[in-house]
Formats: sequence, C-alpha cells, structure tokens
Amino acid sequence: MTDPKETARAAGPARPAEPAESPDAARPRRRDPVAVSRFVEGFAAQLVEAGMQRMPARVFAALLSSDPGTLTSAELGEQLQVSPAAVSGAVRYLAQQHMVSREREPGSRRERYRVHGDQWYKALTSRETVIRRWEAALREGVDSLGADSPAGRRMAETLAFFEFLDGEITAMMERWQVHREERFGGR
Amino acid sequence: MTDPKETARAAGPARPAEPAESPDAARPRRRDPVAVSRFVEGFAAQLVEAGMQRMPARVFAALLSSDPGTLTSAELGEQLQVSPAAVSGAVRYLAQQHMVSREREPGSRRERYRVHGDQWYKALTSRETVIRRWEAALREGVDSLGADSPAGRRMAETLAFFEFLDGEITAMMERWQVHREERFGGR
DNA sequence: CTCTTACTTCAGAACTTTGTGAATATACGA
DNA sequence: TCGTATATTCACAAAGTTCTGAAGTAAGAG
Repeated sequence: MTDPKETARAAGPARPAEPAESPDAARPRRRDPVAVSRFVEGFAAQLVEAGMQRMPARVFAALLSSDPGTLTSAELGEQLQVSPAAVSGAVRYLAQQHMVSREREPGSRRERYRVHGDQWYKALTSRETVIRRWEAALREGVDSLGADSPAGRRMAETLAFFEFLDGEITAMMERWQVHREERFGGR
Repeated sequence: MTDPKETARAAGPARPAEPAESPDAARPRRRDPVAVSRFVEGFAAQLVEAGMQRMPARVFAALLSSDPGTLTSAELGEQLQVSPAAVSGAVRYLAQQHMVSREREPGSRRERYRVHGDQWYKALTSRETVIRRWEAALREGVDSLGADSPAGRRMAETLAFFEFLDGEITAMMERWQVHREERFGGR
C-alpha cells in the first residue's frame, strides 16, 4: 500500500504549527510538539545516566510519550531526526530487553514498535538477568578466594543479598499487581 | 613514614610466585594472584555491562576481593597496572556513589580506600537517587502531555509504579537486615 | 622552613562507541 | 515473477570517553 500521506503525518516537532482552532481548554489539550520533544530528550537523558545507550533511550522515550503507544520506524526517524539504520539498531536492543515489541501491520511491510504500557517497567525489575549474572560472578569469587578467607566471606554475604533480592522482587511484583488493579483497574 | 617495603608488598599478580612453603591444604589456602586477578576482571566486566565505567569497576572489584577490604592507592595502581591519576578518578567516583569510603592512616599522607563489607550493596538499592530522578522526569511528562491523554495516563501509571517501588525498597532492606543477622550474625 | 611523599588536576593521545550512507535482504502486491 | 516499500547490515567517519604523563597542591617529617 503506497500511502505517502501515512508517512508524512508523523506527529513529530517537524509538523508546522497549526492555527489555534478552538480555544476550548476543557477537552484534552492538543499535544504540543515542542513540549513533547523536551520531555522525550529529558527522559532519555535520565535513561542514559542510568546506563542505557543514547539511541535506544531516545526511541524508548518517544514511544512512551506517544498517544497510541506505537510508532513506525519512519515516524521515529522523523521525530528524532535520525537514520533508519539508527532506529533499527535501537529497536533491536529494546526488543532484546523486552522493553518494546514489534508488530507487523497486516497488508504492509511496515512494522510498528509498541511499548507495553503496563509491562515495560517489569522488564526493568526482571533485570533478573543482571542479578543472575552477578550471582554467578560472585559464586566464582567465593570459589577462587576460598569461602574461609575474609574476602570470601564478604563475597558470600553479598551473594546472599542478591539471592534474597531475587526472591523479594518476585513477591514485590505480585504486590504491585494488586496495588495496580486497585488504582487503575485491571485494564 | 618512609617505608618502601610497605609499597612493594602489594598482593597483586605482579608479585613473583612464591615457593610452596607448606603443602598443608587444611588451612585457608594461599591467595592465588592469578585467580584473584581473573575474578577481579570478570566481576568488573559485569559491572561495566551494568553501566559502570571501567576503571571504577576494576578498582571496586579489587577492593571487594582484598582480604582486609582496604587497599591503598599504590596497591591499586600496582595490581591493576594503572596510573595514580586513574586510581584517583575512580575512587572519587566510587566515593560519590557511597560504594567506598576513604580513610587516612594516622601519621601518614597515605590514604586507604575501604569497601564497607556489608553496606556497599545497600548503595545499589539506595539508588533512590535514580528512582527519584525518574519520578521527577515522569511527573514532568504527565504534565506536558496532559494527565487526560492516553500517553499521560500511561506515564502516570509508570510513575505510580516507581513510587510504589520506592516504598517497597525501604521495607525490603529492613527485612534483609533481619535475614542477614540470622545468617551471618550482627557483625 | 624545607624536603619529601602522596594525592589531584589537566591537556592531550589512544581507544571506543555511535550514527550515517550505501548496499543488501526480505516480503508484500500485482 | 517482478517491482517496490521496508528493514537490516556493514564499513567508515565523527564524536565521545578514558587513561596517561607532567605539573601542581597539600601535609607530615626532619
């Protein structure tokens, strides 16, 4: 389906400022591209600070602040002013981390990338992957240093902490599920 | 105090292999510099993976695997084969993150850097700092997107999750304290 | 008060990472 | 089966980061 309008309609900051149609302030106010972009870059900066690469961070922030929660590759490139190659790399990374998923639009080669509204942050806590790797490294440490040495004992305690953490996180996420449904309904 | 032996005795891999003095394998076995170094570099690599800069990661791993839990700048430089400048920078970073503390040896200009055995990993969870910054960024997001827009609602929920997290972490650390004393005694 | 040891700061070289454009692969529609 | 719209891969240039050597600062020892 060749639809140039589809490609051009991206809601990014490149969109020309529209004339204020209705001064009615009671309904959801129109998205302000500049404000959105400011947020995107600011939030991305926090993610970078926390260790995420820049481009995945920006892509993710853009998705998070999009109304439908999905954007196409072209829309992302337009909004963030980057090449398709950069988008491709970023999305691959985010998908590996389970922070976004990819959907194919039926009857098109175009892909949509989606942030799983209520689930992406679980991926953050299910950094179980990270915790597991740390545990493995610490076990190796206890081993090479000897469980009876001071250093070995220090490391064994750290290891115990991570194992504890691991269990706690699971329980905590269950509590969150309950808490969440009270506040937001089971949507 | 001018004491060259003190500087030279660092337990790093540069130390010449000692002749096996006692074949007695029942006591805590002698630290094997090669094994220690392997662990240090491996653990540092995990920390790097998780977002820490390389040099702080290596310094930290070295401290963690030292028997007394402290090392001097010279010892670190020797063991890791880096300049004093690099050690200085790394330690400054780690101290800011509350992962190590600095102690001055009385009657000497020499400083010791210490990993607070049972407390450093609390610094990891008291990444409250990080959580707080994320919360701030998300609040700004809800604001600029409008709390009544789909994107705004998505962000409000994420924000709620972080606020929940924040409280849970505190409670969890208290539980850990108890758990820890059962297992390791109140040392 | 001066010497010496130890830590810190800083400019710049070496290395690493990141994003681009061009070429390539994939898959839908005709 | 081919043509076209997308997405992906790759080599390389640009940008950023990290570590070093040298100069600077601080503080105990004589």
